[in-house]
Amino acid sequence: MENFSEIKKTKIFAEISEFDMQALSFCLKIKFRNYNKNDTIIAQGQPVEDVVMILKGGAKIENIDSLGDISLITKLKAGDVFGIENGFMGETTYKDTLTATENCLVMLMNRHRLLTPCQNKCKRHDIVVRHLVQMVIERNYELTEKLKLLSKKNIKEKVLAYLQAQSKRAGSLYFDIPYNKTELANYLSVDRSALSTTLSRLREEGLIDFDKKHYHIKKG
Amino acid sequence: MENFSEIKKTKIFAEISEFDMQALSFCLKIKFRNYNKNDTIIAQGQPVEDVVMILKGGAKIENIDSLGDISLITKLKAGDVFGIENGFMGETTYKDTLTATENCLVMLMNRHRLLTPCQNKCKRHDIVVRHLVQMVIERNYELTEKLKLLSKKNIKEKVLAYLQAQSKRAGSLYFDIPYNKTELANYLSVDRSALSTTLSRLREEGLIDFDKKHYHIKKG
DNA sequence: GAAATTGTGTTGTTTTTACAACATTTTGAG
DNA sequence: CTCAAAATGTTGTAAAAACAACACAATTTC
Repeated sequence: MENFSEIKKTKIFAEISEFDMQALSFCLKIKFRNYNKNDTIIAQGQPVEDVVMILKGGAKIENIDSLGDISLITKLKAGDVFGIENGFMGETTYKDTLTATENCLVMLMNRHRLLTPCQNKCKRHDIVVRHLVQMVIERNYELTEKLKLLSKKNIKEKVLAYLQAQSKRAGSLYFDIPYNKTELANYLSVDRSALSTTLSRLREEGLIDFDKKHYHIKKG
Repeated sequence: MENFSEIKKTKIFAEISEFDMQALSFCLKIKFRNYNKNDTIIAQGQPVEDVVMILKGGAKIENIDSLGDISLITKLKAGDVFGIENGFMGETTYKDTLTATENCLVMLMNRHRLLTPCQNKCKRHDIVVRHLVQMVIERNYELTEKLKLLSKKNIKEKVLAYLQAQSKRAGSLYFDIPYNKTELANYLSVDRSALSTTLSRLREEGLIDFDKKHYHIKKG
C-alpha cells in the first residue's frame, strides 16, 4: 500500500497490518498529500473536512488574529495531528493555519467518517478514534502547560519555566528545544530582543547556558 | 436514589433513568460530598482518585506555582467537571486546586472504573465516557481561546478579546461575565489596578460600558 | 444594622517590556 | 564557495505594566 512504511512508523498505526490499513483507508477516506517547505497545508478559515496527520517532515501551527498579529501555537513532527478539536467539535472552519516547515507528506482522514461509527465492522476504526482521543487529552495537557507559562509575570520567569519544563521532559539538564530564538520569542509571546537580553542576563548570572537550540540549566 | 434530582439536571445524565443510575453508581464507585464556601475540594499534589462533577453550587480551579503565585484557571458551575485530564492521563497527582466558591454538592467518579471497560455490560458506562471525552474536547477549545487571550500584546487587547469572546458566546452585546474585577485581572494574568485603569479608559473612549459584572460592547 | 472585610478606582513611582535601529553571525540556496 | 537572507545580540528610548498606597464603595457576617 501507498506510503504504508511511513504510516507504520507512527504511534497510532504502529501495530496495524497492511491488510487492516487497506480497510481503514477506505473506511476513513484516507488521502495523501505532499507539500514543499513553507507551503500552506491548511489555511485558517477554510471549511473543516479532515483531520491531518504528519507522516514525514514537519509543520507549524499558527494563529492570525483580527489585528494581523501572528502567533506560533506549536510545531508538529511526524506522527502528530492537526485539526482533531475542529474535527470532533461541530466547527465548520479551521481556526488555525498549518504550514510546512520542511518538505512533508501528510495523511488526511475524513472527519465525518471518524465521527460516525463504522458500518463495515471495521475494528480498527475504534482504535484510531481512541488514539485520537488520547492525543486530544495530551494536547490538553500541553495547552495547560503553555497557559501556565504565559501566566508568568515577566520574561525571566516565562523563559525559566519553559526551560525547566523542557529539561524535565528530556530528563536531563542538557537538552535541545525545537525553537530558535526568534521562534521562542514568538512562542512565549514576548519581544525577540527582550528575550535575547533576558537570556544573556540569565547566562551572565550563571543560571543557564546555551548555544543555538541547545540549553543547559545549572543548579544553584 | 440519593441526590438523583440534582444528577438529572446535568447535561451528561439528563436522560438517565433512576434504575440505570443505580447500576452506574455501583459501576463507577460514585460518592457524594458536601462542601462549604471556601473549602478545598481537591488540593494540588493530592493523589488522583476521582473525576469530580459539581452537582450544585460552584467552584474555582486555581494553580499555585513554585514561587507561590496563585493564578485563576477557571470557574466551574453545576454540571462541570474537574480532573478529567488527570483521570485519563496516567498522572498520579492533581496538578491544580479545586475550591468551593459557594456551598456545594459534588459527585466523585472513580478514575480507574472510568478507564477500564465495564464488565457488568453496563451500557451507560460508555455513554458517560463519551460525554466526558466531549467535555475534554470542549475544554481544549476553551484552553485554546484563553491561550489566544494571553498571547495578546497588551492589557487593552486582552480585555477587548475577552469581552468580545464573552459577547459572542452570549449572543448579545449586553452580557454578564462570571468574574469581578479582581478575579478578571487574575484570570487574564494582569495587575488589578492596571486592569481597572484600562477598563476606565475604554469606557472613556466609548468602546465599552460596564457595571459590576455586566458589560456592554458599543459598536463604532 | 453595625462592623469588618473585600472590592474598586485613582494616582504617582519603579520596573519591565516593546520598539527601532544597527552590526555581526549564521544559514541556506544555487 | 559565494552571496543573499535570516537570525542574533546589543543599545537607547518610549510605552506599558507592575507595584504600592490610599480613599471610598460594596458586600458579608454576626
